[in-house]
Amino acid sequence: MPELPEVETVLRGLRARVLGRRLTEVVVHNALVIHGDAERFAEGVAHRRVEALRRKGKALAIELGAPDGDAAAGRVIGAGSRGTPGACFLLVRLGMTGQLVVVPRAASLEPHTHVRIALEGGAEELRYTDARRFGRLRCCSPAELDGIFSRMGPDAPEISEAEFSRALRGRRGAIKGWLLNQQRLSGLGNIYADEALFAARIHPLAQPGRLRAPEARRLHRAVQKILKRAIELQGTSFRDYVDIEGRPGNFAPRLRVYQRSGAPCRRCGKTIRRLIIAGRGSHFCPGCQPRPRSTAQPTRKKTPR
DNA sequence: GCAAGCCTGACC
DNA sequence: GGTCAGGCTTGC
Repeated sequence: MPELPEVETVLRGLRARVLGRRLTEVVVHNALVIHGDAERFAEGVAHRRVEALRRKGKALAIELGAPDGDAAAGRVIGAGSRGTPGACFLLVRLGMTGQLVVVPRAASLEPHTHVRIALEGGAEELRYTDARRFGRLRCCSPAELDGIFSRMGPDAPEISEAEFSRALRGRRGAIKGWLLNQQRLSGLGNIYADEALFAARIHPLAQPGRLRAPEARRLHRAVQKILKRAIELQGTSFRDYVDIEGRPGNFAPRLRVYQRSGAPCRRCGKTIRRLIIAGRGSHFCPGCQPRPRSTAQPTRKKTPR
């Protein structure tokens, strides 16, 4: 599952392989993975050079320069309501099973290949594949990108301890849900949320607003440490994730609780348990992460109408 | 049946 | 406004 470390790994791969190159032909095989109109997307992205790469949380933005003169003239840019041909961004959200890979254009098409973008030089292309099609590609203006990024919470590796503690204040519900909420903190998904809570020895049902200062500090440190280590190891490949060269990540052997329910805790030997919190399987060690006196309220039952 | 990111909408 | 369930989706 691509979370922040996996997206950062993809970004670094793109920086090495795609930065500075022009995108030429764009082919959308499945419009479902395109946010908005697929034709506009293809026209908007084609014939532009990759100028920079940015990331916030799990969102990856490929900055594209103004389109080439010839191509722009041929495509009636600026006609009608179309925006002026300035810089734009190719925004990528990988969802659960989205992958960006750079391969020779002649390489056989893997199943679920939804978008192909040829790279200048003719020999290679960037491909977007996504079995579950939860991911989305989008062409957006700088203003739109600013809007999208500003609605997301601070990037998890960047947030200071003070800011982190302040953000927890007054929050109800379960800390697990809080960690997964991208409007509060961006970058954590189910894997690293569970791992960070284990490392900080905090029960996933603990209430954010009731964490004591040392607990908040431990959690902040755990989040930073785990993300940093996972980036160094190029992410976790639980099932699908690969980087742009098709290589899996190396963090999986370091997982302490995620998908280990029923197995003994590597720290204390107690059996790892699993609960559903915020709709997600949540793995924790009852020995290392004792249930606090006051936890989040159990989910209220929906009353039938 | 379960996995999970993200969006929408319901509920308080 | 905050919080959370539901739905999307395919492979194991």
